[in-house]
Amino acid sequence: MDYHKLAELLFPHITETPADMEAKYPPRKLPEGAKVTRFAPSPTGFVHFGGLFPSTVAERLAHQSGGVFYLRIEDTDAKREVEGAAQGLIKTLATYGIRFDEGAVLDENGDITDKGAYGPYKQSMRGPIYQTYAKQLVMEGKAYPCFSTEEELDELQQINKKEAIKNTDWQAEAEARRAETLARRSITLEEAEEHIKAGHPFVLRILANGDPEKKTKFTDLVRGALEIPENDEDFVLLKSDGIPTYHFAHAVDDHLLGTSHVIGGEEWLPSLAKHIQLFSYLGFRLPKYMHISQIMRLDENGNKKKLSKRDMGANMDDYTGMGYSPEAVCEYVMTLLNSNYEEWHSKNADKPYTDFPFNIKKMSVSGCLFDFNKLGDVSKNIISRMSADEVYAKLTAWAEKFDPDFAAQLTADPAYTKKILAIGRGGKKPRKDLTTWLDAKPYMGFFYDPYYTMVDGYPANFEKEDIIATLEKFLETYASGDAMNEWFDKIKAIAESLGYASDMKAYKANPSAFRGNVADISSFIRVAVTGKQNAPDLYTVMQILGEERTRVRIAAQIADLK
RNA sequence: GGCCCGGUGGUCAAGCGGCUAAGACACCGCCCUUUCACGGCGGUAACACGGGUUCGAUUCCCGUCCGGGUCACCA
Repeated sequence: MDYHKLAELLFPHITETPADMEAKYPPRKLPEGAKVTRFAPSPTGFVHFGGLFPSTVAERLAHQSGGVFYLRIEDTDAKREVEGAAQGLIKTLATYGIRFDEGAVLDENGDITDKGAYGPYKQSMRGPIYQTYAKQLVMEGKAYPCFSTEEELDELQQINKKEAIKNTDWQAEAEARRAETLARRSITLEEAEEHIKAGHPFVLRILANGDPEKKTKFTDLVRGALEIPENDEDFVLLKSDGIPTYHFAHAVDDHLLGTSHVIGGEEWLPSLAKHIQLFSYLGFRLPKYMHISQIMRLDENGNKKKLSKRDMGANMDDYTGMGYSPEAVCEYVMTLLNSNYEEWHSKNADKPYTDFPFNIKKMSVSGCLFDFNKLGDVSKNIISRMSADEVYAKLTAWAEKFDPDFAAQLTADPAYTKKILAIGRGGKKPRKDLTTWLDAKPYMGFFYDPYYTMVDGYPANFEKEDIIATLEKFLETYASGDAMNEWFDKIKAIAESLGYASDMKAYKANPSAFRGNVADISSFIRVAVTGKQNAPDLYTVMQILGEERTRVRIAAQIADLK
């Protein structure tokens, strides 16, 4: 077989050589130890939690080492591409603090454009580059054309499709594949010429020379020593539209763009054999690989499953709607990614997570379950550490988007809202009332008249009359100028006058001697003023609400109860 | 089914041949407290199983079992 002739036949339009490409994409000049990483999503939808994971690692590793982190759009599958997905991806990533030094970026019109010297960063625009290397492989007898149509292939592979897999005769299937491969490889130059003349499309396949019985030793940066069987599958390099498959694009691009560390989910592990072979065929140095464990969820049978598109928490765009701030999500990701993050964080509470020395060695090799409890805890702590001003800014920004009505209330009187948000905040041990922004309305809504309603109702074991009597007495003595002690002394006095214990110890010693205790009295007033049994410190609540509104609410309650 | 990767409490996890097997979240109890929360104290709960190697295995090796991934002109 005259491989040169075949190569010319297949790629007549390619006149450049790999050497020309190397000249266009010279090695990067970076300091020793600087890592070059990338995030390479295919624009088929939203950013998935399982995608934020590796991209966070990639971003940290690059920026922590003074390297380069770039975004490459893997739009090699036109069929699956979703309009506007790439733009969405970039925006979402940005909200999670994933910033790229280079690659596909948004211009002022929101369109995708290139930034950096190694572009284009959209693979669909790099066709000739891949074809240059493809031509080279053909010339070296390492790749060959396959003119089978997709339909023929489908038929042949039907037994290999997922559903059929379980019930197949594996022996026979394997033999069929082998025979098929042999038949494909036996194509002659003359046959190829005829096909080309007839205008038949073709895919380019690698001529695999591996023996799966033989294993290659391989070191994965997170998983350690691995044994990879050699590849014997003639997988597709170029699709019939001349665009590469992931495997080929990965080899060419990561070589040309100087990627030092390839970071991906462990679902990529099985295709490593292909990549090792391809890099070797191409004469490229293999980058370092890290395969990150996947995020799982529990299915209805209690089994772990990879967190997929439909699952709660999968779409990164959902978190803001659920009231989680990006910081919380990022920090949660860090706790999953590096087991010693939490320890570091407790010692460096005031520092951003980007100051944390991210360590590959501390990454887990076993997959983990997504845990909303933990995310909630992280989120709660973050919010508790914020100043009232900060909470105000973030909460109102959130509400403007997701609850405009609430936002209008919050911003009508900023000083008032900030007073509310300042409750229990700022000390060494701040209150942790808000897990997400979604909690804000139920927690503090009663401060705003439109949201003031009876959510809880009064304690069940008291009569209406008890409550009315308490409220009436309270109105008689209440004065908003009272200091906290005076205010509470008055409540105690009411308790006593009505036959309730003002002293909790006395009450506990002999409960039957009293109608109730001062806590009950407080709770009547609390419910009347806030509509809820759980609220921040009542005295403070009244101070913020002001005497007039406090009185109006209590009076209304009395009228209501009567 | 082949191949690959995993397996410490409910969850995330320290551990790297010798420990009463950390910690965090969740859960439970007590204390503090005019409610709730916060906080403090305490508690329940784990090395999948069977063989080796070793004076000694959670730790090293093998097997079993279990879980996950993957087997496209998708990435």
